[in-house]
Amino acid sequence: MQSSEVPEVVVLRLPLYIRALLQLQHEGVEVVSSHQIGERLHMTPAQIRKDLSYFGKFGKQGRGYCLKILLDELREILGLTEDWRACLVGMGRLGRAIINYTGFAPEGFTIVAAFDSSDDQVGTKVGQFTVRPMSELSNVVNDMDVSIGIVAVPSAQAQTVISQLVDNGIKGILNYAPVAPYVPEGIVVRNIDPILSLQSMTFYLKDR
Amino acid sequence: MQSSEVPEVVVLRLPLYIRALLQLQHEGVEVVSSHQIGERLHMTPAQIRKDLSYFGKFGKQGRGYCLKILLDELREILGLTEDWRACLVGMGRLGRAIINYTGFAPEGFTIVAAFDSSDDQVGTKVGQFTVRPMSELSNVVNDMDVSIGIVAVPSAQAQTVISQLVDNGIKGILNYAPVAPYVPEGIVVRNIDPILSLQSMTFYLKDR
DNA sequence: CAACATTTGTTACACTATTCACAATTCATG
DNA sequence: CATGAATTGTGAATAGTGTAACAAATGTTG
Repeated sequence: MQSSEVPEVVVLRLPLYIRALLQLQHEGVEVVSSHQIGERLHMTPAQIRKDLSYFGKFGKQGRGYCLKILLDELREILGLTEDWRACLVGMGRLGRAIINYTGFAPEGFTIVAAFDSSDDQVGTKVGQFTVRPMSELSNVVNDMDVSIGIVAVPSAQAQTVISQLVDNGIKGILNYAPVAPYVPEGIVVRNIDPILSLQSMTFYLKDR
Repeated sequence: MQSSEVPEVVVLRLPLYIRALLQLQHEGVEVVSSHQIGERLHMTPAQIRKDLSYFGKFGKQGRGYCLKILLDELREILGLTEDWRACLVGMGRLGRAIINYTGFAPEGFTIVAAFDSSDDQVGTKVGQFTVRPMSELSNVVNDMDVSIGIVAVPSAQAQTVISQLVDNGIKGILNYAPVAPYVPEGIVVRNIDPILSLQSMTFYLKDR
């Protein structure tokens, strides 16, 4: 409904607001102002109010926002009240680190299957998972209602794997491979790429 | 010199251009057009030319760019001709995964020391590194000419660790902790945060 | 060597995003 | 209950980014 009107930059900031609110909640705050949130995130209060205004009116003039209500609204807006299932492709070092990462589950993201294209890996046990061959992708996506694919394969294979995921009905890709993947319209990609981050950082570090 | 005039969005894209050029070089291309680069990265040729124009004139009308020269220029602009030394703080699961990651070194980023604030960790061997106590930070940063700090501690400790790093002369932070750290003017932070990526992704996945 | 197809660098324009500023409202306080 | 301090939501102003368009230059081809 709103998806097409709300700027993507705004959507990208909403999770930050959730973070800040959780932090404040943890500190016992119940009513919060845009100024307080902005302080946590080093942003202007105006930007926060403007961002929120794309979705409705959640505050009270002269008072601020009821923290709990705002938090729930934001979660609702982002679709974080549902539970999201993901599959992981690529069981090398990185894939193993990801599958053992305990940070996804508490946020409502569950990895439900692990894949690898190499015969050496398929059938082995990694944690609670038995590594599956790519041929099982289609069945798993459908039977287990998986909507997110996490890609942790070498860059040479990344595009192929991503295309396979998309062909089998995956709607979102969390890509750890250092490539700019092509995906059809409507598929959402998020890249995790520390090398890019470092390479743009050095521009500001050099000559001092 | 240019730092203040060049928009940050432009700097953030330069590493992508390097990537695309490396790919094309690998395929034997020697002369490349903005159109070809744009194709790889799903960007308009105009944007690429505009971005490059902030730094100079690297192409030939009617012909394009000599790939090798453009690649070298971009590396020079970003400061990637130097070698960069980093220290890692936090030797939990994530820290161990990072220290074993083989992707940094080929790009000119070398981890030269590993730290942890817990006495249990200090002194243990992780790969080639002996985990150091935070008290050695100052000496290591100075003696080993470390300019980048990689932070892989729990979020509760992240701000403290980042402040320590900055106080000891670190100029850039690659932060894996899910927080929006405060740093003084002039310190560069890059956050790696898969949870944020997923939380903004679901906005576009819900209701379908 | 003339005509043509390419492609750059750049200027002008269109679009997007952020900040400002203020009326409207809320609540606390004397 | 009147005054004043705080804070929202928003329209207008400002700032920033991306795209289109084109002159100038290059190389190719008949």
